[in-house]
Amino acid sequence: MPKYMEIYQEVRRRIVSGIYAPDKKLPEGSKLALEFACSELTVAKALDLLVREGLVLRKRGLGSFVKRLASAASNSHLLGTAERCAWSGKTLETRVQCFTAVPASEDIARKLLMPTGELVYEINRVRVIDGIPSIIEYTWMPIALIPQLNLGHVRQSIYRYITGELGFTVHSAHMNISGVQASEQEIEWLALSGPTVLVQVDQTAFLDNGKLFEYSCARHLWHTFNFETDFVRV
Amino acid sequence: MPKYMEIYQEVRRRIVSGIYAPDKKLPEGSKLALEFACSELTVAKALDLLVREGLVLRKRGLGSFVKRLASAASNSHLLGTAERCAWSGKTLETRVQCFTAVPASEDIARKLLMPTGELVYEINRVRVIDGIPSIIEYTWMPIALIPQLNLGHVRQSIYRYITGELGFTVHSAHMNISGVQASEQEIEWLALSGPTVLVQVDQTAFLDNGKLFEYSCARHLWHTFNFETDFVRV
DNA sequence: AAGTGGTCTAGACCACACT
DNA sequence: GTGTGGTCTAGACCACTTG
Repeated sequence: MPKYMEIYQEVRRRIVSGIYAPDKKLPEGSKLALEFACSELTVAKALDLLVREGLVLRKRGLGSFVKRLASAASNSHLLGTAERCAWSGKTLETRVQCFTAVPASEDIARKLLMPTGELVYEINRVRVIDGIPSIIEYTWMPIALIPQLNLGHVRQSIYRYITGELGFTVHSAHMNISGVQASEQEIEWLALSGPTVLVQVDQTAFLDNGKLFEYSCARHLWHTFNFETDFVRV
Repeated sequence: MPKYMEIYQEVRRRIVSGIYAPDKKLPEGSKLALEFACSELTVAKALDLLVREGLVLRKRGLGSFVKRLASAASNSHLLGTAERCAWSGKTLETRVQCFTAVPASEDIARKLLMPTGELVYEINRVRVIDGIPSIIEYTWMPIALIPQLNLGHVRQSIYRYITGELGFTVHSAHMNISGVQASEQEIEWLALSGPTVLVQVDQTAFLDNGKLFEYSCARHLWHTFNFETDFVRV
């Protein structure tokens, strides 16, 4: 692990544990460089991570300050539903409605930046969180990129298979949040009493090898949906 | 403007203009350093911005590659509604329903990290976009931080007043997206035909001096709401 | 004037992917 | 082995804030 990452984690630990309190000044770059036996630039690189996370503010001529205590798990948006549930202590049950391999339609091929007609997994799942059917996930992934996916993985966590057994890392995701009217099928799957609106999270995701490996469309119950994030000017 | 920012903008321009095409390799760090007459570290800093924006992928041992052409305006989430409309060529009309100064309630004070009872602006506005009442915005800001705000500013753009006339910069924002049921009042203001769900964007925003200057709650029509963003592992 | 962060350099060494 | 990006250093200079 790079040194700047260790410094980042240690300073972050001190912030969340209250050693560095909100609105208080952090030690100067030179002090931290001395403590961690590194150059000031390495310290700056570590603190920049905290700035981007929304925890720290650096003011030229003044010093570095703790902005606030809590922070959204800043990379939680690159996790799958199963990991997010585990992380927040929620129970998850998955109902697989569809798990097949089909030639990519023109629409799906365009989303996945791949040739039309190549095989993709088509997966539809209902996610039951804390006993409530909360999310319907439609997922498409090129078979060529994710070999040997089976029903067991789909029932549990596809992300866990990809990051664990295949050894990949999810590098990035592009997402789009909007509102949609629930279809008849979705009303049934979510056991809704009638027509309603769902919150749709449309997403394409990339592996660290640069391949676009997933297009997914997740439709959430509006009253359990929550999406938290930070934006920091760079 | 720092050199790495110029390099960032120039390389970005070349990507969006197609000079560097998707999936193609960018010139190596050493080549770019030579072209821009700077050190490789400065080039790396520039390319890191593009990586974080989701436009570029750097692979150790291989090179840097263009990931995709288009990108969400990556900092558009730090703009106000008026700027976003202007940027995307939409017309905006604003109906100010409330513009007063009141002592901060316990709830608002907690959101704004300020003492209860200090004066805050309380502003309710309906935003009519392309002729459709689309957003209801409830905004609270400490008077002490944003002096001399008047009805003209509120009718146009508060952000424009803050960044233009006051000379501040919006440094960061923390936001939370969820679904809510529209109130009677909101049904009337948005001219809805009946009860429906709205998409709520809850936000606290910071100035570059580190002050929390705004808590706002924007409720959007679900069928016009759209929120686009990228997440990149750091 | 003194202290702080921001930028930049030149060079070193390492990790990784290809040949 | 060669070439690529990733990390790190020591030091320089600048911009900004406060005294």
